[in-house]
Amino acid sequence: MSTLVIVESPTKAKTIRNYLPQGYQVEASMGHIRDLPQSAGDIPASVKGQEWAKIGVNVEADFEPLYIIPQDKKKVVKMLKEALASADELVLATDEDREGESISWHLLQVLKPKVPIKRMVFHEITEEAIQLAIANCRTVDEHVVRAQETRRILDRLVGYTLSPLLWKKIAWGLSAGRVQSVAVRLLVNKEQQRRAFRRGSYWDLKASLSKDQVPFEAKLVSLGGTRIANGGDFDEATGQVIAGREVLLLGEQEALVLQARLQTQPWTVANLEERSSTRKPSAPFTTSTLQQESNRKLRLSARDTMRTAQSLYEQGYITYMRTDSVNLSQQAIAAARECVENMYGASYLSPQPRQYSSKSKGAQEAHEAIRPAGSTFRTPQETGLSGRELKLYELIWKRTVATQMAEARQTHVTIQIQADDAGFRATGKRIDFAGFFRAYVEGSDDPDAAIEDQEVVLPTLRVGDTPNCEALEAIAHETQPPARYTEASLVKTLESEGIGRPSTYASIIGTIIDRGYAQMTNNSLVPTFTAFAVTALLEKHFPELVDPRFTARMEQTLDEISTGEAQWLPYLKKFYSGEQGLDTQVKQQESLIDPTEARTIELEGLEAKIRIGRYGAYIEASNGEEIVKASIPQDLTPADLDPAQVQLLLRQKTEGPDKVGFHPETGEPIYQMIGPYGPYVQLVIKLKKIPNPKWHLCRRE
DNA sequence: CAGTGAGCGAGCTTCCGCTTGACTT
Repeated sequence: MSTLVIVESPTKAKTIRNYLPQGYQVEASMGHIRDLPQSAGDIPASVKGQEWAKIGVNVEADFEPLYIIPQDKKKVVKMLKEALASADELVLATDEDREGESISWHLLQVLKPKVPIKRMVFHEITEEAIQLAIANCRTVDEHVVRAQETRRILDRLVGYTLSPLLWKKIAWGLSAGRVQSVAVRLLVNKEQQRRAFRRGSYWDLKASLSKDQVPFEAKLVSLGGTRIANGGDFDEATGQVIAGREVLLLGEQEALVLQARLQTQPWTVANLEERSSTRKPSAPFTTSTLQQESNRKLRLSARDTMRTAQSLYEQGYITYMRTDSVNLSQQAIAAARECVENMYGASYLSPQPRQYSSKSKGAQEAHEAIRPAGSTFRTPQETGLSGRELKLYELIWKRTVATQMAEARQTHVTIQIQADDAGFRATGKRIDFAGFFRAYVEGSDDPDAAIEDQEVVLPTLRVGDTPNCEALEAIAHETQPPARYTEASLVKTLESEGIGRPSTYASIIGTIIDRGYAQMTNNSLVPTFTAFAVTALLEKHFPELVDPRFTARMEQTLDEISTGEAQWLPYLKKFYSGEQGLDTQVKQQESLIDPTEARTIELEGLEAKIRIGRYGAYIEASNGEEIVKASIPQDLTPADLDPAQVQLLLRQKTEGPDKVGFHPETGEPIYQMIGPYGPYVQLVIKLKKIPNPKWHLCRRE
């Protein structure tokens, strides 16, 4: 009697093998074993000529999908067939989520087993959980399989009808999709906000005070009872104070006059306020939060984070790294609590074991949260790891241990200080009990917010006290445009909208960079001219598809299909073939969209037109009577293109190069040029005995 | 590499989500 058990991951297979009796053979499918054909080369000759074959879904025959076994999966399928040949029973133990259910179904379709079949599910890899799961098998859930198939087909329909439209209207090789196009749109919209942003400036005063030799700082907040304007009072679109705000805007002059006047005044404590609060530790890591923290704290990209986590997983240091669940097993909670007690003492334990519940949209929770593996956690020092692996393990270990630690208790102190008619405020923070702060403080994209976690000590003060003023400075401030997305903040936004899955967050960023939709500059994602053109087309002609809520609505229908409340075929028919369906839309828009217009980008604050050409973006401007075209260097993005930059590029095109200096020895002029690959310097050397001067090129970084 | 941006038309590009190695740089 022998049983073949199929799981998705080989590492999982190795572990489970130890928990099953003799006669059980455990093998891995390595994810999906069948898929729609990806490119023309994958389409079988039998259907190659058909119109629908290009998208791999027969849209005229009830959306019948054309499944093939990809080249890199043929070995796996062969191995599984051989293993099945000598088995008397097949157990499908793929993950318990939509994709996992589908993998089981595809395995049945491909392997065509003649032996009894069982579907086994588990969420923890412990001997107990595995034994329990094998004793409580079910069958493959066809409804869930249909939900996955619907998702797969819908994504194919969107991607493989919109992308060709972009090739025709904008540029070769572009792509659109339910997930990537929303991500690109987020980047573009943020950049548009930044372009439309108008800086506001204001001044205030900072007092350096002291009491009993303890220094502290206070900021001017009011004058004669009127609040002083700060950054939040400005309208981002105008750079002016929002109309109707009863605030006093200080300019440089007013600030300096006030500074001089207050310098000689006595300073008196007018009011004291204390407010205490508690903070709970963050939930244990999911893929998304791990990528965010690793990007913020370790400066690792999503891809590097996943590569490192995969290695830790394969070596048995952590649990599975692609998960949307914040659930910790009983075993994990016990291990974390033991760590807390050993390292920080019992007073740092949370009174009750703390369990988190998922709040992200569409979480499928087939796995545990990401945590140190095993029933006792190895401390980072005990692992013998080094480099990135050590740092990432340490991050995971600390975050997990912190979940079972006591809340932190802190007191915020606010002190009002009066100097003549000017009101100042000093704020302090006292940590009364560090609790989980001892192990872990969550990082932030905003450096100011990170500072907020520090303790700020104020001297002991009472109302009526008169601290000394050591210095009084007038300080200029400027409002800041909204920050660009980083990998961390993009992943966070996508996850909160339910867009993308743990296995895809890292590759979404890879895709939009590969397609030339964004560049990574100083850890920020900066959208390109192409991204602007593509987003403008999609927003104008396919607004529902680039609505961030599209995925959430789709997910709701998929959930209904999973439970049998909704039918998959009518949903797809309405989406694709209906009167307002995608197919009709694309065909209609195709005749309406003018390619030249689609390749032209409107940028806030720019008169010149930007066009996407075959070799990159270029400026097209009318200079009197003739039309001037000037290439935009590849590393320049819409973010860099202000009117001055446009003028520079156009002038260099029409008037020739700028002279930047002379060669120190020969005295020859050196020119600053801007080519499609960026700025470079050109030096003219006239050689004797050669009638025509030669152009010598030198590259400069 | 230091220019280009039209139009002709062959065949091609492309999606999202599940999982590792086998490749090259």
